[in-house]
Amino acid sequence: MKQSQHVQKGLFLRKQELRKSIELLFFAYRDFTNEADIILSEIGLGRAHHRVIYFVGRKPGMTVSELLSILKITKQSLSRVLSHLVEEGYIVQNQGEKDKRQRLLLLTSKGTELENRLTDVQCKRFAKAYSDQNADTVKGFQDILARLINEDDHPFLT
Amino acid sequence: MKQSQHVQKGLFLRKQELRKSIELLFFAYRDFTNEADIILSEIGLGRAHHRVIYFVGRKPGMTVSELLSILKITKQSLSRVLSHLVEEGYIVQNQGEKDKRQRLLLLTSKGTELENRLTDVQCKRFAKAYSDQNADTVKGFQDILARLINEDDHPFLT
DNA sequence: TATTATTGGTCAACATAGCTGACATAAATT
DNA sequence: AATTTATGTCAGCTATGTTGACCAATAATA
Repeated sequence: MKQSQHVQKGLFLRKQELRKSIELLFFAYRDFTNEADIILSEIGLGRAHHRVIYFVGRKPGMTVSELLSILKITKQSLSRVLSHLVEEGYIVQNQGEKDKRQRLLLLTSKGTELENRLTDVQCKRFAKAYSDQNADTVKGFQDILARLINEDDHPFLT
Repeated sequence: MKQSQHVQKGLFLRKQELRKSIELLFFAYRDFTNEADIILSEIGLGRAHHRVIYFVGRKPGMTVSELLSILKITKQSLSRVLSHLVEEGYIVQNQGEKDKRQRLLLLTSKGTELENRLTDVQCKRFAKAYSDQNADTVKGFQDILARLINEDDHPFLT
């Protein structure tokens, strides 16, 4: 076997490995989100509502523009979802004290309850995937995920 | 500090860790898919078209029902996307030899070219995320992703 | 052979969740 | 006083998922 063929084979194997990663991420994300999607659909909500509830739950009192820059969607898209969540009593909007233009977003008890329920099923899936893995492996997993993310998005992760 | 508070704190930290994982996966998936989405939008295609092209490229000659069971969408949804790809010359459908009902799916050279381009950018992102990580860490990463996936979907991963 | 099941497709209608563009209001900043 | 910022709204478009009904060709089976 010629040297060039060795190299070729090496590249092929690597490519196979990388394609496998693409597929794993596709299936993992789909199945990961599916459980929550089912719960949401039962109460007439979708994944877009989930994202809002999740991030507001993570940082109560966050502003609309903050949420927009995390979700990276247009305000028109967010508006539809957010209005619905307010109408249905999952979220309240309080006027900002320092800057009265701001509408600070907060979960109601109904919103918190839903957020807990959804976060729980997703946490459980991760807990199951992490079980029997040592701390370094989990750390390595999170590192690699973090390195798949654009630099610009890292601020939201702390 | 009471014993119950120790436990409480332990659970809290664990929950924080799991929430971080949820967020990492959300951002990683979004940024990972975004690059390909941009290329696709320039030629009037979407993520749904990408999935079809990717999986047909992975297994040339696959049947429609096989693709349906991988993508887990309805045949009506697939039909729209697939018809478009055939019309635009990315994919051809050959009648099965053994079972003449089957339409075996194949990429044309135009389809292969696009598939390569899209897979390349995604492979590069993984290659970058994997760089400076040892083989065990990468293996651990893939293991955990695999464990996030439903058992039923594992057959497609081999 | 006659019946049933499978593979694949089509038409129609609908929902969700993204998008653009234009415009409005209140509050903060210069 | 003029401008910028934070937020919201109306209208319409697009992509991609859904359901339900129905059809044709072919394969498998009673």
